[in-house]
Amino acid sequence: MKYWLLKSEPDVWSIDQQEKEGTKGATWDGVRNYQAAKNLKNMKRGDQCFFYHSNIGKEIVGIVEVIKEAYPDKTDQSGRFVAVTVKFLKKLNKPITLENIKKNKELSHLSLIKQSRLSVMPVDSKSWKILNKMSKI
DNA sequence: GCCAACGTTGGC
DNA sequence: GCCAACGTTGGC
Repeated sequence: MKYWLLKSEPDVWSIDQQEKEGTKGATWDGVRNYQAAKNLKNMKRGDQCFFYHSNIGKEIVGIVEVIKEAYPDKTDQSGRFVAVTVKFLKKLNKPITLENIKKNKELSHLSLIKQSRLSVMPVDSKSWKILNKMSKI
């Protein structure tokens, strides 16, 4: 199983909205960046993703699971981009702020920090574990 | 609200 | 195919 991080502006789509969709999940569409799209295509059913709130909050707030692998994004006229479906798994006991992620040297390689504009990115399993630990403290 | 970083577009 | 101009994202 692989791990990812999905960014969303809570104004547009938040973890609370995701939670309301429950087990049927919600479409993660609107990605218009090739690198992010490539990552979407690499997602497999059962993969887990951190849900990050950009701009407002700037913190990881929960975890969602991929329940449908990449398919054409209906909102994309050109047909070049894809969407996936993710379902709500849980909210973190304590959100992990970007500030705290930056403070941890072991996480300094994450795309979240290095490529602030990328909205869909992989998270290696070691970092996943570290972040989960941080969410419990 | 500003601006750095960076992706995209379009003229050549 | 290069690169200047422009647009967007997202942290601050």
